[in-house]
Amino acid sequence: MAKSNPPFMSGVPELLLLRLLDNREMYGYELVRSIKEATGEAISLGEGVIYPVLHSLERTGSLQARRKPVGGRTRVYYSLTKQGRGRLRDLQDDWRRIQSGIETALESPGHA
Amino acid sequence: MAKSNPPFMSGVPELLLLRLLDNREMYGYELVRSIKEATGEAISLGEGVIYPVLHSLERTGSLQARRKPVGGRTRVYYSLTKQGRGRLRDLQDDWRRIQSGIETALESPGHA
DNA sequence: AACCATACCTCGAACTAAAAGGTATAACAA
DNA sequence: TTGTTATACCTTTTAGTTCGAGGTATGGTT
Repeated sequence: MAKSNPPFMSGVPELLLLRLLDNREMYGYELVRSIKEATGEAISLGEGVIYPVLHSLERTGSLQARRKPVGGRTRVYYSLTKQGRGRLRDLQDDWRRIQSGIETALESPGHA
Repeated sequence: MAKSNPPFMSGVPELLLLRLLDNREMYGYELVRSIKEATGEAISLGEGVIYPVLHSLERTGSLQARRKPVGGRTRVYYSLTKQGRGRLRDLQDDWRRIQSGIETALESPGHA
């Protein structure tokens, strides 16, 4: 019972998070809105997606968390580790590969 | 308990199938190899993905099936219906939207 | 006091894709 | 003739992701 590979396009939420955090550290609630904004409303990922991914990225060493109290509330700021930057490059490459694969398929012979 | 929307990038296998069938009618086994080829090996979808999607597209009226005996075996050829061509346009638009959304996010301020 | 926005989090249901298995014919090689 | 490989269809099982709704808590606004 060989372990099944992840679905071929499942790295996108992870990619978007890492890309945003490559600019500056941010906290979860902020990232939820930033993704929507940065993609021009094209993609909207809820908290139920973001938080688990952040935790998983922290567990696997791509992100580093820092709790920071701000006006009575506590925010958890995330920043990229060195490993995280490598992971970002990998995911970016994966994305370009499949993106251009699809592009090729869509453009072939008979386009409208 | 409202029904959950489909995942934000789930239309791709369907899109690729419809796009290939917009050129000419093809059968399932052929489509499996064609997708791999047309995407420059970037995407490889197995029969366990292709056949169910074909059946679903036929059920919902986007595809039309025609059984055709060829050299002792029987092939099921699929072709686009008018509705299928509309569906193809919609999925293409969806794809462009999210593709350029991601593009935008990846390009923003500090690219390498 | 009621309400909304912020800010964190988790869980269950729904859905998708991956992999493997199942049937059957034809063609080729040992 | 037996075995293997390729064609061609299909389903089922399993694994993984995403969605949506929920739950807690603080602070500001009406």
